[in-house]
Amino acid sequence: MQSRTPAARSGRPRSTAADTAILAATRAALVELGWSKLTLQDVATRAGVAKTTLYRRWAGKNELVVDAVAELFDELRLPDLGSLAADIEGVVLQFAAILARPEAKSGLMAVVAESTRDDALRERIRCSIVERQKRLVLEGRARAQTRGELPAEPDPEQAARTADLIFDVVAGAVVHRTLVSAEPADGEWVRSFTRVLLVGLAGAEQDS
Amino acid sequence: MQSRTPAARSGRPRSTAADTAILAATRAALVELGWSKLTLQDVATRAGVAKTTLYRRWAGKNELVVDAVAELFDELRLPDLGSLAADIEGVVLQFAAILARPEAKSGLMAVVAESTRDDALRERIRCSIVERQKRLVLEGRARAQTRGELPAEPDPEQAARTADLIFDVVAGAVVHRTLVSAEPADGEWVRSFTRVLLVGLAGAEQDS
DNA sequence: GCGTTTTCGATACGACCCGTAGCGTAATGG
DNA sequence: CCATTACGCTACGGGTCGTATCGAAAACGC
Repeated sequence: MQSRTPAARSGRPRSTAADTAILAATRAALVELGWSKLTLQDVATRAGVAKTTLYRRWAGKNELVVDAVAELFDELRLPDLGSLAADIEGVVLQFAAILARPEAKSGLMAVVAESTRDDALRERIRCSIVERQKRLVLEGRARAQTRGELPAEPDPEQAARTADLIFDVVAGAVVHRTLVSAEPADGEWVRSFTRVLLVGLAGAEQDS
Repeated sequence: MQSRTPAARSGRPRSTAADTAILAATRAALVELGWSKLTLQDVATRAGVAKTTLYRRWAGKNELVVDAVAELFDELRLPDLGSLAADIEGVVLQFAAILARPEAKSGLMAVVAESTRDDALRERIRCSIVERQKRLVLEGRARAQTRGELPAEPDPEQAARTADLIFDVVAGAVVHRTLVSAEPADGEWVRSFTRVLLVGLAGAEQDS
């Protein structure tokens, strides 16, 4: 019952170099071709592997692109700039910079669209992309509470709800600005947005 | 030079019944099959028309789905519930109800994803879907100003920027909540969101 | 009525991609 | 050395795409 690392079997191990080459080739293909014209045959040729190698590791185009795009969000860090406002602006600017890249634009929205009819895909996106972003919200709030910028929340359930709300507002606004309005989420926009968000949160907490 | 209604030519006119049947069939196919498995042949069969008739009116799957989804947003109205907060809550709830429908979920995000590499498609989405939503923001602000709930903005450029910001925040948050977090934007969520938004706007306006 | 013009339905077609199967070879562990 | 697994390569049936072609149908001007 050694369920952990079931790759402890014998035989030829899978090439980790192929994995990274395939994911990099997927992002390159997303940049040049976009989601709809991306074919697995093309990705395999770019990565220098056979098409069958792709199907051995991913169920299809959806799962492959999720993993390829997820790596883009690995570089997301919560900066420590001294104040909650500056921290939020910093992380939002990072998020906007990633979303401005063409491989993220064409890939992310497409797999989200597919996930509306594929629960397993939605769960994959949630674990490898969304949850990683959401943790930044929790970290930022914890840091602001130690700084004394935010009061400690007594009700954990209410705290979770507001964290979800903040996350949807922040991520949704940046995505909508970048992809739908098709205008850059630059420093000026981020400053205006952060101000509205912080004032709203501070004011909405006290009443009710 | 009768550029208006160039359909003043002779010959057999296009069947308007076919148009409505095709768009309805597209939405039905979106519900049953989703975006990726939707084929134009299937839509044509459902609508009782030939596939060539589809290609005579739409360039492809993208444009067809944009038009089919755009009709869903025609029912969007700005209610007059007496206060700015209630009006916002009302229109956000309508918006959330449309986004909760499966044909909107699978169709809208997919065409937005495609629009990242197709400027003409993005413009089509902007005109037939986005601009119609954005007008509600402007109407709501104008009504709130006549009520005295919001001050008249002296700088028109600044007013346009804040309107864009509000629109991205509202639409983005609802879309993210519905499609990414996959949780309903119900009355409780809308109330919390509206409170944060209104407090943030009122507070952020006075300073700077 | 009659010819012109345009649309419509039906069918067929080449091109492309999908996902899988088969096979021989290569690389590990026991 | 042998079992086991991964890999590259090729080939295949099935499906969709977008277009072309044809005859029939429906409107218009005369």
